[in-house]
Amino acid sequence: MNKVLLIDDEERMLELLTLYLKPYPYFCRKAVGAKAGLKFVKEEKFDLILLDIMMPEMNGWEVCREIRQYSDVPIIMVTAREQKEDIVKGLKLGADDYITKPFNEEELVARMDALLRRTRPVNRIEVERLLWDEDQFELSYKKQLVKLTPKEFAIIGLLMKNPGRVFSRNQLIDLVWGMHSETEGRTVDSHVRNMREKIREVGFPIDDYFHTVWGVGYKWIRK
Amino acid sequence: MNKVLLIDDEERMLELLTLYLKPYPYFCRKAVGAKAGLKFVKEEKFDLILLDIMMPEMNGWEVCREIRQYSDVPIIMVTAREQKEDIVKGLKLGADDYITKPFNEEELVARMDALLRRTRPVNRIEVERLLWDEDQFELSYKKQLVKLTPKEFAIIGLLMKNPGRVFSRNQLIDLVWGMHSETEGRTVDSHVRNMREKIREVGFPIDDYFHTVWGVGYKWIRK
DNA sequence: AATTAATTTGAAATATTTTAAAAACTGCAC
DNA sequence: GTGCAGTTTTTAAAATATTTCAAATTAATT
Repeated sequence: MNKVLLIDDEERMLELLTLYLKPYPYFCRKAVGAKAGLKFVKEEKFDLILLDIMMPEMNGWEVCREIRQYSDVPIIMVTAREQKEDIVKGLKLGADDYITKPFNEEELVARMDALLRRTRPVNRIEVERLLWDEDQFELSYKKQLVKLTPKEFAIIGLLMKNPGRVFSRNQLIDLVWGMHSETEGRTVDSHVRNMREKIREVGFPIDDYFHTVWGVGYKWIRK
Repeated sequence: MNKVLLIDDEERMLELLTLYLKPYPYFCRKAVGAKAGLKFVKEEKFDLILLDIMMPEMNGWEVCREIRQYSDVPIIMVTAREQKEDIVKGLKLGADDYITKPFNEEELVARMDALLRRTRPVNRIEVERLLWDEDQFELSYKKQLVKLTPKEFAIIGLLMKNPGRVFSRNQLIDLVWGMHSETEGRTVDSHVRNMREKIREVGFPIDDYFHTVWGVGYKWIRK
C-alpha cells in the first residue's frame, strides 16, 4: 500500500482524487493548501506526492522547490491546462511528471504507477556473497551477520549502489546525514574505519572493493 | 465450512450455483440483486463472494468497488463472456479472480478453493513451541499461556508473520494502531518492554528472536 | 625531506533504548 | 451516570550505543 500525499487548496479536488484512488493500492493523505502540505512532507514519509500548481498562498512550483531541498520523493504536478511553459518550469524544479486537468481515473493511476515503478528505490544489493538488505537492515557475508551502526550501514549501501563512482566526504555527509548537516568531514573517516574493520572480521575482502581515492574521497570498485 | 455470498439478479443462476456447491464445504447465502448483496456484506462476514457483473440496477463493478472501500473479502467476478476489458477493469477495482459463463462445477470449485487458499490470512504461527493464535487471541509457550494486552498481541503477531523485516516505530503505529493515529513512537517501546517481560517469564528465549535494531526499529529474527 | 592527506585512537558529546512509574483512558458492571 | 480494573499512553531517569572530534600516527605525494 503506497502512501500518497495530495496537496491542493480546493477541498473538492482533494475529495475527487481520493475517490478516484480508492479502488487502488494507494493510501491518501489530504493537505489543504501549500503550507499544510509542506508540514506533512516534513513529518511523514510518502511514496508519492500529487501537487496542484495553482494555489493562492504559495504556488505549486515554490512548494516543489522547497520539497526538493530535502527530499527526493516522487512528485506529480497537477496543472489546470496544457501550458508548455508551466510544465517545463515544473519539471526543471524537480517534479517527476505532470498531469493536466481534467483527467480521468485511468490516466491518473497509470501515471502514478509508472512513476513509482521507475523511481522504486534499490533496497537489496549483493556482491560476491556480501548482501546489503535495507528491509532487514542487515549486511551479511556468506550468511554471517555484520553488525553495523546506522551511519555505517548507510555509507556502504550508498557506495555499493553506485559502483565506480567516487564520493567526497562532503557528498557523503549531504547524502547520508542530509544537507544542512554540520558534521565534519573527518567524521566520515571514523565510520569508514569502523565499518572496514567489522567487515574484515567476517572474511570479506573489503579492501578489494572499498577504496580510498587519495585527496578525493571513497569509492566502491566495480568489478 | 466456508460462508459464500452469491450475488446475482437472476434467481435461476443463484439456484444453479447453490446446487453446484452443495457437495462441497461451502455454505451459500443468496442475494437477489446488487443492493441486497451489499446489505448482506455489511451485516455478515463472508469467506468469499461470487459476484455477477451484469445486473440491472447497479453493475458488478460498482458493487465490487463499494465493497473494497471497507473490506478485503475475496471476490470472484462472474462474467457472461471472455471480455478482456471487463476483466482487467474488474481486477483493477479489487476483484481477485473471475470466471466466465457457462462454467462447470469443477472449474468453479477449483477457482474458489484456489482463491481461498491464497488469500487465507495467517492467523496462527508457531516458532519453537511459541504459538501465536489470532482466532483464540492467545500466545502460549509449551502450553503455558502468556497473558498479553491487545497491542502487545498485535505487535508480536505482526513481527512473527514478517520474520527478518525491520519495522520502524512509525510503521508499527501505522500498522497496529492504524494510519492517522497520533500515538507517540516511544509508546511502542513501552509495549515492547512489557511484552518481552511477560514472554521471558514463561521461559521462551524471546531475546534471541525479538531484536532491537538500533536507530531503526524492531524485528523478529528469522532462524 | 617536506608537505599534505588519511588513518587510528580514545574520550567527550549526542542519541536512542530501556526501565519504571504515574497519568489518562476504556469498557463494563452496578 | 459512577466506579472499577485493566489497558494504554506519557513522562522522566538510567543505561547503552553511536557519533563526533581532535590529537597522534601513518602513509602518499612532490
